[in-house]
Amino acid sequence: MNAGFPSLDHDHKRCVADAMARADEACDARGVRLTPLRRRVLQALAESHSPLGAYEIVERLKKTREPVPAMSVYRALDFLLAEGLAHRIESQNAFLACIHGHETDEIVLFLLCERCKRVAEVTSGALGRDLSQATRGVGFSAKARVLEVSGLCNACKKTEARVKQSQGISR
Amino acid sequence: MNAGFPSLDHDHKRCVADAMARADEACDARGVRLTPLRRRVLQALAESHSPLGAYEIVERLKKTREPVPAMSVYRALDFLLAEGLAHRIESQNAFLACIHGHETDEIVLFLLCERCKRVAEVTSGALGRDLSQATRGVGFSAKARVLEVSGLCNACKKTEARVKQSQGISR
DNA sequence: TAACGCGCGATATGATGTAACAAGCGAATG
DNA sequence: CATTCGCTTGTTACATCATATCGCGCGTTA
Ligand SMILES: [Zn+2]
Ligand SMILES: [Zn+2]
Ligand SMILES: [Zn+2]
Ligand SMILES: [Zn+2]
Repeated sequence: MNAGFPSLDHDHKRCVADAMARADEACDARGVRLTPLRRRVLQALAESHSPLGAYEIVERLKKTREPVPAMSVYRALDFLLAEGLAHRIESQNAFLACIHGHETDEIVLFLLCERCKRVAEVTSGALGRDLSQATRGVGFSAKARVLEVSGLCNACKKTEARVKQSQGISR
Repeated sequence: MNAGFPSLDHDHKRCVADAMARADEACDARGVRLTPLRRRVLQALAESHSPLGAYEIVERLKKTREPVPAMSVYRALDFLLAEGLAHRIESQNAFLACIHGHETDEIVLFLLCERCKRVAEVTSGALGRDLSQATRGVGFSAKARVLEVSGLCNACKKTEARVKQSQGISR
């Protein structure tokens, strides 16, 4: 098992800069081009730490000197997904910058907090083994996996508890 | 572990009739109304054995004496999802009749064949335990789970292999 | 009967995603 | 240098998926 939610007080500027640097490197190594446009889309995602809809990205980039049409955002996203620099969160029709970079065929589980909207990417060997076993059990060859769990992160759980309690008192 | 793909030669008329009967019972038991409209939507899903988009359902019902507007199909789907009579396949923005009926909180994994479009609903205790462990490991409280794996079913895998081989011969 | 909840019709609108074709632009080729 | 080629981007239009809102009909309840 591995990874959790981004801590609430981390150095986010640094976090974004690092992610962009890793993306530059990765693209360089693979001989693909992280063009300015693609870079801006990835940066918008990285700055958010929450899944963003394609049109949310459009909105954010609209506030910069150079707006980007929706079509171009989708194309950039296609590229980022293909290169593993971003993930698609199917249950939200939204996209997320990938912070770590995963091994190929590594199985990733997304934990989606409904309250604070943060995301944890969890990788678990045991989970992967069970998945393989469950699929192979019926002779199925897996290609793509969508593993998403929504709920409440630890921090938000505590907050909700506090809110509930104070409501109880005021009643 | 449990369940697989519907066999290619099963008595589908019977399969649909049974599913509808179970749905009638379930609604009756819970005191909710499986109205004619809801029933027709469920039946359209059950007849397909593959996920259908909402507007595909609209199209199929358009061919009957009494077409159903999209809005009503969505409302029926909301009901069917709430009652656990249908599932939403997030990675396809589509819907699927539930054949078995699951225990509450049972964890269901969908295997989606990219070629024949059939779906297997797999439940696995081990998978559930690992999921719980992975989520609890970071203090996360899970509410909804989306577990979807797309790939090739056993039958389609064999077909593809045959196609590949015959291509190899003709070259 | 009157009030109410609920299912449904009807229309409009919003959100998400693609198709198709033209134009820019840099690298390779001659 | 001029040409050609492939990839990226701009532009417009369209397709698909989903929700908002208002009002009517109908059975239940007070
Ligand atoms: Zn950060
Ligand atoms: Zn949270
Ligand atoms: Zn069947
Ligand atoms: Zn198949």
